[in-house]
Amino acid sequence: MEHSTAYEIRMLRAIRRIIRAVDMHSKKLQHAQDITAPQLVCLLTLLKEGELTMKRLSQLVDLSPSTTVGVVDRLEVKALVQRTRSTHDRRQVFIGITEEGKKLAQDAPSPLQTRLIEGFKQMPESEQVAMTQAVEKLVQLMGAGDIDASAMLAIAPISENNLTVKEEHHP
Amino acid sequence: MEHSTAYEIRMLRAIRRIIRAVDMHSKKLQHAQDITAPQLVCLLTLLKEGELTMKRLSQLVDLSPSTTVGVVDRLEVKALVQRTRSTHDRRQVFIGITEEGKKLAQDAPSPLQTRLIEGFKQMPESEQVAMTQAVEKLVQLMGAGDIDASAMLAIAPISENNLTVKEEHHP
DNA sequence: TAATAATCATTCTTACTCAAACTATTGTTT
DNA sequence: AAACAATAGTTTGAGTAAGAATGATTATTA
Repeated sequence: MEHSTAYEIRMLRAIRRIIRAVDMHSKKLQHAQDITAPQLVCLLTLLKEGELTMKRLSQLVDLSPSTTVGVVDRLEVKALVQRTRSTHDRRQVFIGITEEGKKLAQDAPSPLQTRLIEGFKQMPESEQVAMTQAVEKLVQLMGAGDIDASAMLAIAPISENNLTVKEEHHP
Repeated sequence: MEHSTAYEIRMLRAIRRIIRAVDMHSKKLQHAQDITAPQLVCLLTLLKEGELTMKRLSQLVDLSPSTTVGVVDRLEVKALVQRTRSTHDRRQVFIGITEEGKKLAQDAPSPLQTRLIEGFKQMPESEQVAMTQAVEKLVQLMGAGDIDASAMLAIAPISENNLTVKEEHHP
């Protein structure tokens, strides 16, 4: 730590606060709607994509398989999703959203905080871009997985001080 | 979700990945050094600030008191910190770092990933500034800056109605 | 002074998170 | 076909996280 720059420390603190804010929002969601953010993200993914295997779902929501099992368990208890064992490959299990799940998913609040969304929309688009890129660059620096290439292509450079995103590796 | 902008979705995904990367790095730390990121952050705070009460520590590390108790418990079991009940106010407990704790804290790796730090240092300072500011702005938008002011956002469903940005709020 | 309120640390409960170990099934090699 | 490896899902263990409830103590008020 003794060689840390001031920016590193600020960054660390900022990240902690983001994590905490996300968690607290999830808890609030749970209280108000009886569903947590990870559960909602899974549900919305199933709504959009249809039936999925456990592995595929866990990839799409950026959670490990073991974590996803627990989330799906809780959704299943609430009858928002259902599991069906595949007949072709009996190792696989398809997870599908139920009618009740669809209903909930359709008028559920966003897993992102309303306040963030509001604030985000009020920013000029150039700032939205810059901010998104900054956070995505952070993800890249952390080695937290590859951002969709398509998403990166969609953005054109905006100003001279926008963040240069190096094309690192990428299979 | 159907009215979310592309940037919102990317932001959500980026945040999830950051959280996951931080967690995975913490697990890696635990495996290699027998200490986790939250534990290390607490330890470093105690090294820097000296004896602290539970409440003060939890504020400094951005964790709730109940969470901090558990972290301190684990540090105490490893004899890296010690608790002393205050004599003036017997409700308070002072948490101090031990010699062993100091030793570990001094040559422990950063709670932030090396890869992130390296990458960060290689960026021109203008980019470091821009990135830090962007992330801090995100924190601000989330309302994660003033956690004490329990004026956390109310949860509103996302639908046509409230996605149209009305001018109504503010500070 | 006695009752009440506020504060601090803690415990309890629920949920999330991962890696590692485990079970069942399918695929490949010999 | 038997042995082996690979894959899919799950269970287990440890840690993180917050809120609600609790116990002890201090401060305030009637």
